[in-house]
Amino acid sequence: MSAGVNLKELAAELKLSPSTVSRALNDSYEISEETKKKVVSMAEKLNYQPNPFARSLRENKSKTIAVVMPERMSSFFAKVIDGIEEVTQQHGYHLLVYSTHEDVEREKKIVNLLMNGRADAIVMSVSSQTSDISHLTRLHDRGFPLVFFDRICPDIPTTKFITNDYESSFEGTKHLIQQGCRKIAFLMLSKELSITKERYRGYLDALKSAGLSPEPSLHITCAHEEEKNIEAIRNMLLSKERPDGIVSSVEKLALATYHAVKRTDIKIPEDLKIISFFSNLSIAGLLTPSLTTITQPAFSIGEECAKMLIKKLTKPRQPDLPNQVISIPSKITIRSSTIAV
Amino acid sequence: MSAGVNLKELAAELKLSPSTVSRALNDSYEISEETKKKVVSMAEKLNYQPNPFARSLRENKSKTIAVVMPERMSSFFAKVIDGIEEVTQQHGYHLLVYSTHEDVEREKKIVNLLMNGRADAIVMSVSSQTSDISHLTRLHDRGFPLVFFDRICPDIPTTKFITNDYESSFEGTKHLIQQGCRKIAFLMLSKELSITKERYRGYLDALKSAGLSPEPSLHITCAHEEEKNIEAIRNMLLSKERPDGIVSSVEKLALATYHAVKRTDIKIPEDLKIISFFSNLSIAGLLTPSLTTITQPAFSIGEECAKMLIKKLTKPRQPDLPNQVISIPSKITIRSSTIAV
DNA sequence: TTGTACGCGTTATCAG
DNA sequence: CTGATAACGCGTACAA
Repeated sequence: MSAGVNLKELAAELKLSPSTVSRALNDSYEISEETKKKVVSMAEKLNYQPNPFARSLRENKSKTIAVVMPERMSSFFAKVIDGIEEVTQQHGYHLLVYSTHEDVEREKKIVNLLMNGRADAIVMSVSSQTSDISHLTRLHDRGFPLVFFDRICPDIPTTKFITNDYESSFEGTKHLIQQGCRKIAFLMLSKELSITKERYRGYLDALKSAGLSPEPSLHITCAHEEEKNIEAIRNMLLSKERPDGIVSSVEKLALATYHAVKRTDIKIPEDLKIISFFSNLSIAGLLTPSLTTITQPAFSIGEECAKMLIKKLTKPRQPDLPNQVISIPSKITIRSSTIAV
Repeated sequence: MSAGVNLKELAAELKLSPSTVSRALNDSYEISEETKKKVVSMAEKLNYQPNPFARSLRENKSKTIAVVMPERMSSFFAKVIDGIEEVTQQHGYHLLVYSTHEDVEREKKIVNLLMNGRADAIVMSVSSQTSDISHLTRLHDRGFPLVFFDRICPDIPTTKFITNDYESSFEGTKHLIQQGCRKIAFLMLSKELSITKERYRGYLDALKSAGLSPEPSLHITCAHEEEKNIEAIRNMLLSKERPDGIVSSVEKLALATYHAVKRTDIKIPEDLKIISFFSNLSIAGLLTPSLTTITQPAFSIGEECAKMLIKKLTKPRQPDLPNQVISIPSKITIRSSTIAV
């Protein structure tokens, strides 16, 4: 099909044995400089490319890392992958990328497929449906290198990368309160998710420390279709208990809120202030009014995941990935959507 | 590390030879139903997973497709990949994904790495810098299955998937003219790109058929940093030759235009109308005013690319990918940014 | 119906 | 310094 020559043919051309050629190409100390030169130049001339599968079979590693995440159409995940790729590419690693589309069954299938060694490690952010984590436990129990980011599994003892969810949610909520909000809604993906729990906790604690009490009807969980989310938010905005502030724990629901507001007479920030965890800064600035964001360090999170794995995979006798949560802080950028008027 | 048992161990457990087990698992006609049952159930019990590299080495195929594209932070490319994955996953194929970041050098490196057989085929959209296409020619000349989408290489005789660039650009420009525009600007990525050329041609022909003449100072090429694009567009908007309409041949520059307009007193659509090739419909509706779009069928494009390749890869003696351009039409959605007032 | 032997392309071990 | 040989795990032609 595609390839040029293989090792044996290259060796024949050079009138050397395959093993000598292999060593020369791998820059072994036991080969003379002279033959190394000859071998390398002939390899280039004949465009020799080592067969990755033969090598993987022999060495029992694939030089490949798998990324499993809930969706692609999100600037957060896109940036994380960019960060991962930036690091892995420098080390000659390849990236298999999978989207679960927020579906646990798909997530399980993908994870099970990856257990056969096709990838040397997995970087993962779980689906919003994931509550049974047996597929992930099994993976980890077998010693498969696994790191989580953003939507983590606290119960699996490995390294996880997150942003300071609790604190930034607390600060974001506090900011709304300082701007005069008294009835603050909270928008979330599923309640199962680690990020939801932490961000919710931050929100609740901020309310509490201001003497405000949470109102259950103002806590909205994400549905599958965008349209349903928009309508749910709109209904909330028009209800008796209507909020004067919103904390959105996820990008998608902030956009849904803007859509919902468009369908009412409500004005941001006059009648309603909103802050959201968000990664697409260009869009945040273009929304009308521009959106106050809790900006997650997506690219850095990706880089850190990759660095951690590369260290584990390239150093010979590396210990297991430590059971720790590494937090990279978000930054709140105040724009028009929360300005008191 | 990770795996369970291998074929030999599984065979030993069953007191059968590896070949029998192999055949049983591959549902060979020469194995009795009875032993098949036994083998399969034991395989499940011991969680047998065939080693993908041994198999790839043996069969000389990887069950992997590579996707090479210019950037990840674009709803267009994200949707295309979703479409590709939808099809490939059903056929048990895996996806290696690479971003060139619009850098030819990176593109070359990636393509060269892929020549060693790590992937069975490549789906590709070239970088805006790509003018020397020798790396791609070489790939194709070796018989490597390759399809292009969106940003194609016309000179490489293989299958390409695009949208009806010329026609939709023509129609989009015509729409602006009908709404009263007389001085229409054209925003593009690099002039080298296939999509630029086609969309530009459609734009020019629409002007011509309305008796309008193009104004070179209104043709803007994309720079690398977003900020530069914004400033370039702003300067144009404030110049003597200022346009009353804009055709943006790419999503990114439509957003830059909105940013630029924010920095002036210009009003859309009163003083300036804008239409853009665009894929993120949710965002298009949220911009103020909402953006009239030429909506590219990104997901379908991805699906079609994948179907074409799967057919080529799975049918035994499939002919080469035909040298043809397959066009899937875009749809113009008129929103506020082009409403005459 | 099942088992034996070989090869896919590498790299590592052991001789020379 | 270099060459012969075995092994990674699988699938298949050939034998029984």
